[in-house]
Amino acid sequence: MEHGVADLERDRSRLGRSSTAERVADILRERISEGFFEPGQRLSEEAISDALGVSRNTLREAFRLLGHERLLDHRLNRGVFVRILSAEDVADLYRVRRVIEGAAVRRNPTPQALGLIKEAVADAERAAARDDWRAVGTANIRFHQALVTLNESPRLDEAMRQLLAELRLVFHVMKNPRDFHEPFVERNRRLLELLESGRADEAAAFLDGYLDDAERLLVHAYEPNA
Amino acid sequence: MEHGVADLERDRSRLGRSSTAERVADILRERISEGFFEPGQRLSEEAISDALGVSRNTLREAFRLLGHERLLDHRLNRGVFVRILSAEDVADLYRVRRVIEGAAVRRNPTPQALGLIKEAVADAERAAARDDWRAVGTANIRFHQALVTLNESPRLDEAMRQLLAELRLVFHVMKNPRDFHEPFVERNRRLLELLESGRADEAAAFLDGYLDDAERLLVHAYEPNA
DNA sequence: AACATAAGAATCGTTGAACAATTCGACAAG
DNA sequence: CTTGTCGAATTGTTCAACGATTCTTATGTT
Repeated sequence: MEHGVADLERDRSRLGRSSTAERVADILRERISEGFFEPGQRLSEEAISDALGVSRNTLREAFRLLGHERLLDHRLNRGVFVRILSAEDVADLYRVRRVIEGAAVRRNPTPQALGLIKEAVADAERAAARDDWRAVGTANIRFHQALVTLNESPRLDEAMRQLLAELRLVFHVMKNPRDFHEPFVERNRRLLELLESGRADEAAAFLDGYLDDAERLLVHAYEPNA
Repeated sequence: MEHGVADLERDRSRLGRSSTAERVADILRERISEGFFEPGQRLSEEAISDALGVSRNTLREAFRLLGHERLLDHRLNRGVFVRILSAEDVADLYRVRRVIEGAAVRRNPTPQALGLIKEAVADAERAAARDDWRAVGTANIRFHQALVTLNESPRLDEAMRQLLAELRLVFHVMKNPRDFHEPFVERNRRLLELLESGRADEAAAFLDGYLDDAERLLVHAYEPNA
């Protein structure tokens, strides 16, 4: 009666997290990242605190949290709005990705991280095979999140998590997710191979081209609408 | 009557910045980073809200902000504490520095960034000449902050700012700031020269050694106390 | 004496109401 | 068409209250 216990430790992080404000933040974060709240939309304190059955004070604490994650834009005396990313924001996000992911692929890959990456690649391929491009998208995010774990830095993992959440604000502009995700399924596989064979420099160069293309595709689909 | 207006836009950022909660956060952030509040110390909601003349709710909003910056540790139902960095935290912070600063020195330096770096180096040298090691410390921080601007990424600048604020939590354990800062005044100058002459790879290698030594020194002074 | 336990104090978490401050739109005046 | 003014709506902040949780201290048992 001891081997099942170790697994529980992974859930321990969920225990500490219980204040109402944090749970409210979780709900809102999810709603934002799934596009339920659209960028630019104002989130009324009264309406939402009412709908969720929490006080305005508690809701405001949640707003602060999300503001710090850059998902909400807090304008004094005017309220909070779902963040609208500018083209410069997207460019900056990709600049950061080049730095963080670039450093990751240059490191000696640990078996653990490679495992995560491999899983994500396989998931994306399976999802692509059944034409589920939404699932390809989430698998792709998992892929890049896994890449970053190569750095073995909790803070970089966290930074990447936030960065991807921010990027999700603009992913919704893609009307046709297939065009955006399809080319990268194969490239993920290729990048994985480069990592496995220890060709770090090639992997880094490959990743740079990868990110350039991804950014271009994203900005192209994004600019016209803004 | 149109050319004077454009210049005003730069000051627009100053307008949004003011809410009691944010100003309170500014005050507390400063107090923490100057060591007035010691790591591990509990910050009582009642005492502080009383002392600053703000309500508990407003203070709690400020606490959330600082918690997100990792300066405060928020434990449910127990209050907020000034963060205590573990040795692993320090190691992780330096891991992130290697990634962010390493990427910075590999880039083609802009004259603007070089100017900031040069200033910081000169300030450190002047302060060292007059034995003001506290000033050397702040100039050194400015040096590394300036390094990061080479990335030309607002988000990386912000990440660095937070990272350095976090590191300041442990800088205070240095009883003799001279031992810690003195060796790096010269190395800052050397790194600047490498950047100016465009020898990016050498600069990167030099920086790695630099950070290794700095981390070692810091951990050495830190570990025994913990 | 050591240790478990239970009552009590202190503090946090959250709420709801209240009022001041600010924004924004509409409408009037120049 | 710009500028001033009024008022409704919303946010910013405070305050008082109460339940929930943690910490402290006193109590009683082995």
